[in-house]
Amino acid sequence: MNTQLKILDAAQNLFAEAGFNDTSLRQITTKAEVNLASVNYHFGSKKELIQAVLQRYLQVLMPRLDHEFDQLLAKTQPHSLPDILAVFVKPLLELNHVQRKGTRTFLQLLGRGYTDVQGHLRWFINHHYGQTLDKFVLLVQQSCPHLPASVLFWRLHFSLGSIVFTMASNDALAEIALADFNESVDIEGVIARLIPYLAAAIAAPVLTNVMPTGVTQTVA
Amino acid sequence: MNTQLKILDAAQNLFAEAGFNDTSLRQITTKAEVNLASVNYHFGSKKELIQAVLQRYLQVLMPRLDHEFDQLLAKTQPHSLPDILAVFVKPLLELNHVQRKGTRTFLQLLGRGYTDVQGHLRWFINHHYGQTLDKFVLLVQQSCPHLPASVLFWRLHFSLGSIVFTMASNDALAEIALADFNESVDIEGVIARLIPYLAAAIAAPVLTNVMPTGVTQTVA
DNA sequence: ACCTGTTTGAAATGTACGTTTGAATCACTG
DNA sequence: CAGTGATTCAAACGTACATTTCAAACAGGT
Repeated sequence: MNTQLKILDAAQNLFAEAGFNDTSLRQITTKAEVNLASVNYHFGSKKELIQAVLQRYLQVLMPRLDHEFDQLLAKTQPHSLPDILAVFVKPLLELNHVQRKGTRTFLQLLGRGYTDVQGHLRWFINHHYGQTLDKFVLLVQQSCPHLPASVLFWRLHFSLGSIVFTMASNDALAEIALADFNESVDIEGVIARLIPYLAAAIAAPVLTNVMPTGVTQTVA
Repeated sequence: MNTQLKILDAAQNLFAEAGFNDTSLRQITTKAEVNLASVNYHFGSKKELIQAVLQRYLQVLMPRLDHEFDQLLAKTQPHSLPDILAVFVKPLLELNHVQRKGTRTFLQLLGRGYTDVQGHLRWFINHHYGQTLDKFVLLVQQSCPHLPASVLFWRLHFSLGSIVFTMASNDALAEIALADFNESVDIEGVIARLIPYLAAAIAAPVLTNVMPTGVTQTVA
């Protein structure tokens, strides 16, 4: 079997479980049963290995998302927020065809990427797939014309937080859910639970006075 | 000035900015202008220093939250979700009296703690302050009797994700908001934006069919 | 001023990391 | 089958880390 693939497969799983910084090249090459030096030989550095791991998923996912957004933009608008969010489901779940447990792994990696190395992944995705993300934002804007752009900005990032945090700690949460409610929830279950939550959250009315009395409010 | 305090102050700021794993004792002791060995002398280990940093805030915050929850539980119920969530605001902002920029620092630390070292902080808080959290969950349950306990569980964790992720990347987000919308948002501004978002999200109706056709849904 | 326990200091220890090196091995072509 | 470029391998390198050590400095009480 190809050394590069062995490394990528071992790396993605370890990265997803423990994060990028807490996974050493020695752990990766041991699990992959390849020589330590082969990472630097094939990928150049650990940083580039991380990028390669993420790119393997992003280059499949993002074009499909782009296509879905285009289809939605071609139809008469506005679309409902749950409909727009549901667009993510199929491309995400198709990652399971790319790799076993691909959806779960990718979302965990996304969570790690956004929290482990501050700002790096955000910049990377924005730089490479900014146009696709813009289409999504446009759809949401058309769906929620009552929301100022800045409110939408914050709410979309709150939503990103729900997603990546949930995915980063997905295993722990699934364990608790199993223990406390005897309920086994897989990645599709989590997504199905997220969508109505996020749809309601993003479209929430903008309250003007949520702060308790005595607290000066400084929102522009 | 007290060495312990110098260490705690330097550590909390570096931890909040870069995370626990990416902050070395050498950085901390250099910034605190104390000897490297003093961390182990005063706190025993880096792990215990992390706990001490978090405890300094938690031991102030949690009893106050507990008291607020008791007051709400003593009144006639149910309370509205924004009211329940607003209970967090005053105790959180009072952390600014404990330390300069205390609220911001604490919330960033919370974000780091939940994402950096998987599961550790969750266990710690549950173990030490589980009773207080139970009171909060009870209030939310009474406010949303239509929501099954397991749905509430997931939604509260989604919410936790929004909060800690936002706080962990608060600086980056604030920068973008300033650049894109010429809008400077401080920690109070973020909280004010979070509350209506979370209130709507947690209370969202439970949709039964959000998944696209062809996707088998496995929610219990 | 002297003892005593506490705190600080500079230096060293041992471990783990990412990366580099150069020889050995492989895979393929002429 | 000789030769050549790609790949693998064991070993080493340099760096950074948390932690330990032990002597020096300090503080307060008698």
